[in-house]
Amino acid sequence: MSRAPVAGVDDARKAAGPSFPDEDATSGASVADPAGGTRERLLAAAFAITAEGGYGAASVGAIASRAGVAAGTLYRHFASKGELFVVLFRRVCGREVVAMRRAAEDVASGPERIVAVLDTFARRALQHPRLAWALLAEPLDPLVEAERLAYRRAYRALLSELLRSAVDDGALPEQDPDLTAAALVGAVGEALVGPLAPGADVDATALLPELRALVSRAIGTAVPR
Amino acid sequence: MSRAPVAGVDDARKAAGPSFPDEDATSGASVADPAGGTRERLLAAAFAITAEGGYGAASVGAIASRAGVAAGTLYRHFASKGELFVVLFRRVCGREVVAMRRAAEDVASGPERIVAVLDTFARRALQHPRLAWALLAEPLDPLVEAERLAYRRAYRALLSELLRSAVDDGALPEQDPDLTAAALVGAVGEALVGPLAPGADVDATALLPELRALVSRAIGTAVPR
Amino acid sequence: MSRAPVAGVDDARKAAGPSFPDEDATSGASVADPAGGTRERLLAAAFAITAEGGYGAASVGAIASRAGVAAGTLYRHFASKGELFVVLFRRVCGREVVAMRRAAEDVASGPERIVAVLDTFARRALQHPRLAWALLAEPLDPLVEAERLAYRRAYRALLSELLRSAVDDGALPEQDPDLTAAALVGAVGEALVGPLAPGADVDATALLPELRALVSRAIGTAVPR
Amino acid sequence: MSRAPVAGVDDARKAAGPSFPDEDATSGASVADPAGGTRERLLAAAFAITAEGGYGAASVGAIASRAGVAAGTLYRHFASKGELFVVLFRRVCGREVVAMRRAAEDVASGPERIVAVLDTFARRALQHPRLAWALLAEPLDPLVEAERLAYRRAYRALLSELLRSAVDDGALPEQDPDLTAAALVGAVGEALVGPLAPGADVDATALLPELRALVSRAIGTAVPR
DNA sequence: AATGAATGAGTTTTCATTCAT
DNA sequence: TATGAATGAAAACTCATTCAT
Repeated sequence: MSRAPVAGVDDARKAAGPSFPDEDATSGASVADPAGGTRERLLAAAFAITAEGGYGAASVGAIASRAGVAAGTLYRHFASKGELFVVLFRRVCGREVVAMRRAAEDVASGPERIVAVLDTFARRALQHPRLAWALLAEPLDPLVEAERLAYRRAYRALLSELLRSAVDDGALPEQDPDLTAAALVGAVGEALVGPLAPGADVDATALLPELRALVSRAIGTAVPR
Repeated sequence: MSRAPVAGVDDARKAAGPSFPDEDATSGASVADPAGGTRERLLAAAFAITAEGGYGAASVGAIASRAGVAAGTLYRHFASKGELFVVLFRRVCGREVVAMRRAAEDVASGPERIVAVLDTFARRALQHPRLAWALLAEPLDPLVEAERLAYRRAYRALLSELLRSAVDDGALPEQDPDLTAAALVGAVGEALVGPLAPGADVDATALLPELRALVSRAIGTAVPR
Repeated sequence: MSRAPVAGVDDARKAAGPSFPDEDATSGASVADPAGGTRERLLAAAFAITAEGGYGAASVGAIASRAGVAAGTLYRHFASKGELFVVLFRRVCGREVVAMRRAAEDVASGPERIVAVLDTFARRALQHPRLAWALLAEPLDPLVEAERLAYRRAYRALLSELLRSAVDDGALPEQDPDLTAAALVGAVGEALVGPLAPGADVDATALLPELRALVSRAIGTAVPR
Repeated sequence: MSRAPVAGVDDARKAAGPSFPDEDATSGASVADPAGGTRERLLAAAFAITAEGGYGAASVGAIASRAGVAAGTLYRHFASKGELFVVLFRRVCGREVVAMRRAAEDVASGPERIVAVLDTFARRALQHPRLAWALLAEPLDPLVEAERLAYRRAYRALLSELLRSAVDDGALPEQDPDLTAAALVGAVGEALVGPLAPGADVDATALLPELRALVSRAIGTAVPR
């Protein structure tokens, strides 16, 4: 029983792998860290392998080979495998939180804000289901686990804050905002990542409106009958 | 980079470990597979270790040693480590589904049935949080992953069926029962045993009423205002 | 620049290597640890390689290969490479101390006792010069270093005690017994097995009487003129 | 199993490190090799790191970084890491021999000369204990090992010559000067910088008079009684 | 049916050395 | 002369699986 399914790593797209989401023109690629530099290629390779096969598939050898360098080269750019993933996590999760926060700002009222935030979370998770799973749930290096916890807390804090103010405004019924926030993250993750993980034969995008409605109900938006 | 904390496996209760939940007299132990037989002891050992330290702690050596046999003996009873966990998963998850189904039968009306089912799910998960996490989320052998998928489908099917009939009765608003079912399992799992769940210092049982209210709202039970 | 000279390990005597010194009939080989058992073969291989090329040549791979087993097998018998060397050190050094103590018992008066003890030390070191060097000086795993320190202390304590009582009896002039003891171990080691020692071409045994005379003078045995 | 503690190499004095002992105006720095040249800075860096953390801490990267150049630059000035240490050894040991020879010249009679020489050896070793250990005992590259041997021979030759003439003058009893010389170097080294030497907490300088007395006795200077 | 020693491919990490710029 | 990123072979250690007894 092989612990990690490494199959399909080497024969997969050797060239690039999925490019980073949101790697737009305004990205922070500095001169010291050019977009095509080895460090970036290592991060991109780790991202691609994790997105395809999860953390378990992302051995140092696989990452380096995908990046087109020798294994030892990774250690010129990161102190350890864990450090690489901390950087990767921070970057990817940071982008998620920013996107969610932006979604909140685009909407006026309280309850709809929460729906918009979770809708954003869901849409983005759907784009990289295996990665979303790795970010949300897969057990990792302790070093990375700490980073994950920080970002889950950020997710929850964002939602929790929005929920609390909506409750204070009387727009939502009394509830424990932390619990609701955690549950909603879990609900969206399960609803999307779960069914998608094995066979992506379902068009999960069609589920988004349904999911919005569910979130609406769960937070207690007044629903007529 | 250590994959998983294996602490406390060998020095823990050598004799028994936590007995299987619901290991009642009407168990399916056949004559060929007596309750005290080696095969059962292996399953019980794997269960106990997983419940304590997760899948990562459940090495063949640890399981065999806890069962009081040699490592090689495991292969007399299971084709591989993965096979053992398939059997274990099937058994444990089957019990969960049965318990949830029973909970449904004890309640008359539609919406409350769903709440009762998820309440049962939540209560049982709280009794073995590490195990619940392993069953729900921890990445496993591909062999076992398939089994897990089957049981996620079973959870979802049970809830989905109840949701559908309540919707048909007009007791709940129109919705995609599969989506709601999956989301609710995710919500409860995340809120109780996920990384966002409160630590061991908080009494998670206190969250159950809040969680029931959340479920009520999410399925669309008429909410006052 | 290769850190460790591994050359000549594999092509050397594959069969046995130098048998343990003093592996006599009354050895403590237990039933659980038969003389031909893998554990003993690993210890013998480690001994042989260290005696030939020092600790630096004694990689896990080289030891296992010399013992005729796979590298992983070493870890069935020792928790780590360091543990193996702790066992080896304890065994080898223990024998040295015993031999020196016996030599002391065979002689009556104080000053001659010290000469006899160091003579024994010297004779035995000459039998395995490279090993003696490894035991006395070569930097090691911290685990093993502690063990070495313990035995150097034992050497010194034995000598120091003999010196002190001889000084108290008035047989030797006033001196710091600890300093003299350490210096004598260093003197004998250097003269016989250190980098200043004559090469293999010279018969070092011929030096023993000279060395005895030197020790005699150093401790202050009355020497006429 | 970590071979050597490398702690505190990078954060230590980046600028200079301990300047070479005896780096006096009459140094042999040629025009082709100016004192502030890269080659000299590399030697100084290697010296400083070895004096602080031993040979094990002196990686090519650490040396180059301390010298303020890139790792590759080392290979412009030395064929290999080993070559650098050969040069370093030759220089440092040469200085030691010179210092010992000078000490001999300052004293008239035979026996006292030997005591003075070893006293010098001991004093200088105490000033850089870690370096002394590296020079005297630590296992090195075979290339460097040969150099060390040469200088240990030089130590011995110097002492041996003095011993021989004192014996010929009748100032000391008959003995094998080479053996005595080697043994004395070993005795002083062990007593001061070996594993049996007192830790840094003890003032080893206090041992010098005792050590002089021991050396006196060992060479056979007329002893009272 | 059971043993448990042995396997061997796998993991992460280090570091002297090279070479295109 | 100098750079410093890249190399690649080495290290110690893990663990699911096999097989002679």
